[in-house]
Amino acid sequence: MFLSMRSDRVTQADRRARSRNALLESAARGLSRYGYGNLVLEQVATDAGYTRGALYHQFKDKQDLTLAVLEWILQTWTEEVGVLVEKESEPVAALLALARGHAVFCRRDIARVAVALRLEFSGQDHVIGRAVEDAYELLVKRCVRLINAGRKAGAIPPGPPTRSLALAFLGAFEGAVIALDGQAPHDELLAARAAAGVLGLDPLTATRRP
Amino acid sequence: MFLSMRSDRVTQADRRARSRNALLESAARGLSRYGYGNLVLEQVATDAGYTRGALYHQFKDKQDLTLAVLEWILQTWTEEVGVLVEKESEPVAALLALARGHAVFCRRDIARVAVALRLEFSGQDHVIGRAVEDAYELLVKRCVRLINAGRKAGAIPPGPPTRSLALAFLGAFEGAVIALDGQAPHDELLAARAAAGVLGLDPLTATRRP
DNA sequence: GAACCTACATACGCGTCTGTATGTTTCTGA
DNA sequence: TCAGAAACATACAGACGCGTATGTAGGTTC
Repeated sequence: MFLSMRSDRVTQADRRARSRNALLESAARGLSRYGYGNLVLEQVATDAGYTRGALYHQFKDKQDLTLAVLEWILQTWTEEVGVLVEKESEPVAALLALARGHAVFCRRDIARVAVALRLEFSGQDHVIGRAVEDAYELLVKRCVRLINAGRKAGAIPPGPPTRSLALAFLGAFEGAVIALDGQAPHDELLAARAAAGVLGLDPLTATRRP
Repeated sequence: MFLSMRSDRVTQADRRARSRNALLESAARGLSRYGYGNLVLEQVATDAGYTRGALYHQFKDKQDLTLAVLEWILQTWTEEVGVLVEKESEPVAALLALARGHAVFCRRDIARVAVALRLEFSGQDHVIGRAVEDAYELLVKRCVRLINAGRKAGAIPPGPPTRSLALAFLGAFEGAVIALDGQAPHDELLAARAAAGVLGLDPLTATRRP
């Protein structure tokens, strides 16, 4: 019993979780850089310090691995960015917090996974494409609600349909963040400015921190 | 002589040009939808009404075809969007014309070729990646000059480094345009708003047409 | 410590896609 | 009108990457 607790002897569950995490992280990097089609599982495994055997022991196939990466990323996004949005009571403040938080979140090298997958599978009837679209749709709906609330409160001027506005809102700051590629600290400010601009708000006053 | 001019008998040069165009267009659609890695030449040829034999007769290989598509798109972009920018004398007006023009340009299904290739090859030492980056760099430089001019004239407020601003500027309206996916007429307005926001201009006054 | 289970490695079959080599049709020019 | 060239189709070879089958080392349970 004591022997089995020695630090160099790890439990099976720990061992499994450790390699799973390493594989997920490696796969996320790979997906972010090369996309799904160009992702080579041999490379993913090697980068994580394993072989393809370990990968296929933990994941059913390439698709299963990708879905796991997606789920993993969405969860961390919710934990890190979602909570920032929740904290804000004003709709406009929440939307700008979303843009800022996303910029900070994307400073890691896994930033482009969602965008890459969405571009690669958009308009196709594919499991992965649907998974990304579904997650994205939730985000769009959330923005639609916030924008509607902001308009009702008079904080956001009338204009294009709410859904179009939400799509452009997300696309704009996402595009800015990817283009800046983690250039702190400007990424945060410029993402917020892009977001404010789409919403029809004066970017300089909207992004002035209290 | 007369017989050779009959409408159902086309000259070899015409024939060549016609099939080349068909192949280029088909390849552009494919690249836009699936990216380089997932592009299947058999599909490209079939969509254009040919076989891979015709394709390999006109283009050296997949890479050559892709570079030709890129060149073709850049040229039409210059003809359709570039001229709009040239016409404006004020830097800010030129930048907003760029955003608007790009939105209109991207209503076609070849919109995402450049973005897809840039995402797929960014950070890699690949001929295609360099070609896209080089073209993009020219555009960035152009924006840098316009932004500098705008700042000198007092039309654009000071802030982040010009290059960062230019990158975010391009990324923001490009992202918005892709997200809207050709939803006329909102794409044009919202692209301009995103662009104005990044530059620090009030989007409502900046996008008010004269 | 013996039997069992789990984590991981190695080896191979198979399909897919690219590029080339060779055959067939269509046009051109003397 | 016919020989040659260009456009295009078909057939084949090689590479690559996925998934699976099988072997081995390390951990767990009794």
